[in-house]
Amino acid sequence: MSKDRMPSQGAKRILLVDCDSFFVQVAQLEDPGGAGKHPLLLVGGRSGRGVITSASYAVREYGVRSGMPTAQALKLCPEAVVVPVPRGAVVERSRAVKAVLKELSPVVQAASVDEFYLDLTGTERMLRGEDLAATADRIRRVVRERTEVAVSLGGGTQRVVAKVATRLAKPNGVHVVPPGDEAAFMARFRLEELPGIGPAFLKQLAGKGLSTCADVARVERAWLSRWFGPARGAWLWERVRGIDASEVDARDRRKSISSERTFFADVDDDDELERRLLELSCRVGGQLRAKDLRARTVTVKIRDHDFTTRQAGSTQTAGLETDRAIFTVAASMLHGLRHRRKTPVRLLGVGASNLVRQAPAEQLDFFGGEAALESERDRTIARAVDRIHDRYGRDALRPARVLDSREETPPSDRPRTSR
DNA sequence: TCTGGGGTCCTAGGACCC
DNA sequence: TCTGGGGTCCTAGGACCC
Repeated sequence: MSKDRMPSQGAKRILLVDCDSFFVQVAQLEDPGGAGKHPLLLVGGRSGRGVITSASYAVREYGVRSGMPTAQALKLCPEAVVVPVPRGAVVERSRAVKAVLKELSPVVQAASVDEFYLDLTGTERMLRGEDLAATADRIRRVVRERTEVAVSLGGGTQRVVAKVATRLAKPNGVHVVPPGDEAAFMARFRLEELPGIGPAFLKQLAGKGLSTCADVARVERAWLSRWFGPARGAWLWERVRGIDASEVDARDRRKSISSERTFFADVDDDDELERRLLELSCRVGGQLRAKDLRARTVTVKIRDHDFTTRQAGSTQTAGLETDRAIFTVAASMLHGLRHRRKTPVRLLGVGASNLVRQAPAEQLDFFGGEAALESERDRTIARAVDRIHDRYGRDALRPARVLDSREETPPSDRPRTSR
């Protein structure tokens, strides 16, 4: 018996719902008289250093891709119009799409703001034998009617198959791979079309003379393991055959929250960096509190002017949620990074991970460990400030701490936290 | 034409504990 | 005094995705 064929008996029924050029669509839906009138539309690319977040299908004809610097995109398609990312509207529309999908499928997992996996396994009887392609097309129509958002659906017995099938469905269409056809279906794709294969792995594969899924399918598993390592080799062997054991998991568990900014011009001044760090810490803290989470680990990311990216993090015994505590840890990380290399900074970021729901280990403070970075009083104040921001806007109350301390202490006298 | 911002997952070395 | 192996956590970096 061959492992290449999956038994169709009891096979899963998975769909991937993918919103067509989502940011472009939302921009056009939100501004029908403006962005909506431009078929050659680009979204993103604020400031002189931006990249394209999303390009309309018409602009893609010119070779424009998302992630491309805006300047390059405009060179390829000078008539294109660039509009900013409609952040809030994107989140709203995404929620609306998800809400509709939840009515149509027992299991819905948001893979990103514009991608949702559905697991319809076990719905055959309820849907009276409607085949998966028909279900997919019905979902496409209902989502369009209820949210105005055009989506494409790929389907199959495995997540990776549904994902790759979506390519053939776009735009505004459906492509479902029948059970048993997975390996044959995958064989027609180039390796760069497989999710999980990026530029680095692609180069390695090319080094072995492999450029398509069919190429890889002809190589024995043992050789793939030898060339690319046991984990990567096994992964590749399975994927080119359309085998993917990962489940569609509806539980939404956020693992990290972060905020980063690329400066309009590089920043080399430590006080300026610290001020920007405080702003970022506040954004992260606000999101943590809004979700009732605390972060045990705070990370600072720096991208130097030459694009060297460095990171430093620190883990506490207790989770943090106040801007002040997050900033305190972040500032110490920033000083360490700047101490190691002091050169103009292009990007600064603050990350929170190791997220916990409730406060554990508060009592550890009694054992004479380090002084607590945040007290219950700090948290109460932070939440009160959040309420003021909610009611009167962000500008009603802003931190003055960095400016104050800068006036008190000249930069050269400032104590440095070393590593 | 220089390269956004939000994430996830993997690897590898070292510390520490049993 | 020297010698194990396994498990877990932390840290830094990198690949990748939308």
